[in-house]
Amino acid sequence: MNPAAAASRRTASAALQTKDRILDAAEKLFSLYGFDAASVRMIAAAAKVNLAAINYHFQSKEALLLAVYERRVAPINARRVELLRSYLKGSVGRPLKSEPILEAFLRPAIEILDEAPHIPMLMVRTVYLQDRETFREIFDALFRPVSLEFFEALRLALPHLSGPQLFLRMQFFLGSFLQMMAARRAMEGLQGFPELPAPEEMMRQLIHYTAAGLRVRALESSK
Amino acid sequence: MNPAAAASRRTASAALQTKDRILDAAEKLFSLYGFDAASVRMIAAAAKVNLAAINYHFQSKEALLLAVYERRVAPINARRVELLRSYLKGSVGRPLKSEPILEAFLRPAIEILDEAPHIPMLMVRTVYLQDRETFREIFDALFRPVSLEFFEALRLALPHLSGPQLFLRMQFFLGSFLQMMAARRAMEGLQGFPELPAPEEMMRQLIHYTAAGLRVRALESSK
DNA sequence: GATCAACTCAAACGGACGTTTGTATGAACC
DNA sequence: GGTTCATACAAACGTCCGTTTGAGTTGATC
Repeated sequence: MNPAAAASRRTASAALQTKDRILDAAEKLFSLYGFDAASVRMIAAAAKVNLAAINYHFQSKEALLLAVYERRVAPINARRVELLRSYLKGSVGRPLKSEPILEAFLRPAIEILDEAPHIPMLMVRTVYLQDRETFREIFDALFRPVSLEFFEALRLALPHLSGPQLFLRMQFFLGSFLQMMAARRAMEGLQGFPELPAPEEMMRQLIHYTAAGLRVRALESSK
Repeated sequence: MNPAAAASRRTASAALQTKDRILDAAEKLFSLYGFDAASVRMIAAAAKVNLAAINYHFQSKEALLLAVYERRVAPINARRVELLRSYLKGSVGRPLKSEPILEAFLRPAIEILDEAPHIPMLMVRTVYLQDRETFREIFDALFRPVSLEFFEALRLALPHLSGPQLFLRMQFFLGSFLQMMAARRAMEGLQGFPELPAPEEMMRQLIHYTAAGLRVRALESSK
C-alpha cells in the first residue's frame, strides 16, 4: 500500500532501495552491536543514506527495529509452521516422532545463516533482551502462535510428559538452539576450543541430543 | 590493599559502604537494563551516592562492570570447581557419572538466585553480549579455567564421545542452563504459560534431561 | 591543633545521541 | 508547464551521556 503507492510515483525503486538498504544495515548493526550501541548515525552511514531518511521512512529507531524483526522473523516462523504441518500430514495415522518436529523448528533458522550470518545474535537478543515493553510485545506476537503449535505437536509425540514438564524441556531445547546459533560468534577470537561443525551438522547433532532428553522418563517431583 | 588502607583511615566502613552500595546498584541495573541502558546517573541514584563517587571509586563505567563481574562470578566459579573436586574425591576409583558433574556446575549458580534474583540476566549478558573487546576478555578469563576442568571431568564420564562431540553437547547444556536461569524473567508478564518450578526443582529436571542427552550414542558424521 | 590523605559533592565539560526542521529535487499528474 | 507530492539532504534542536574539576568535609596521625 504505502510503499506500492510510492513506487508507482517515483522510479518504482528509488525509495524501496533506500528502505531496504536501511533495513539491511539496521539488521546487521542491531545484530552486531545491539539496539543501544548501534546508533542511527551508524546505520545511516552503513546504508549510505541521509541521516533523516531513517526517521522519514520509519518513524523512530524503535519502529525501525520492529520492522527489522518483522521482515526477518515472520518468514522464518511461517516456514516453521509450514514444515511442521507438512510433516504432520505425512505421518497419516500415527503421531509424529519428536525428531521431525525439532527439525521443522530448526531448519528455517539454519537456512538463513548463509545469507545473513549475523542473524543468530539478533534472535538471541530478541529472546533475552526484551528490556523494553515494546520489545516484549514484538517477541510475544511473533513467537507465541508458533510456540503453541509446536507445543501441541510435541505433546502428542511425548505422551509420557505432563504439560508443565514438556514446557520446561522445551525451554531447555530452546536454550540449546540459541546457544548453537550464537556459539560460533561467541567463540570467535578465543583460542583452544574445538571447531564447531557446519550448521546443518550441528542441527543433526542437536536433534539427536534433544530427542534423547525429551524421550527420557519424567522425573517425579521431589518430596 | 587499596580498600583496606582506606578503611583504616576513615570510619573503617564509610568508603566500603559506598563502594558496596555502588556495586549492588550497578549489578542490579546492569542486569535489568544492560550495560548501555543503565546509565551512571541511574546507578548513582539507586546507590544513593554522588555521581562523581562512581568515577572516583572505580575509574570508569567499564571498570565498574568488571568489578561487578569479579565480585559475583568469581566466587560462583570457585564454588563450582570446589564442588566438582569434592565429588571427584568422593568417587575413589571409578569415574564420576555425569549427573554430579552437572550438579556441581549448576548448584552454585542456583543458590545465589535467592539473594540476587536478577543475576541470571547478568550471566546471559555475559555470555552472549560480549560486544566489546573488554567484555570478551573478562568472560574468557573468568570462565575458561572452569570450562576446562568440567570438560575433562565429563570426558571421563562420557568416553563414548569424541572431544568435539562432547564440546558441542556441552554447548547445548550451557544453552539450556542459561535459558533456565533467564526463563522466569523472560516470561513475566506474559499470559498462558505453565508455571515454572522452583529453582532447585528446575535444576533436578535439567540434570535429568541433560544426562540423557549426553548419554545417547554419538551420531556419526553425515556423508 | 596542624597536616594530610580519603572521601563527598555540586557543577560543569565536550560529545554523541534520536529527532525535527526547512529547503531542494525531480518525476507524475492536470 | 505549472502544481503536487514523495523523497533527499544539511543543519540544527534539546537531551542525556561518561567523565572531570575544584572546592569542601572528615577523621586519623603526629
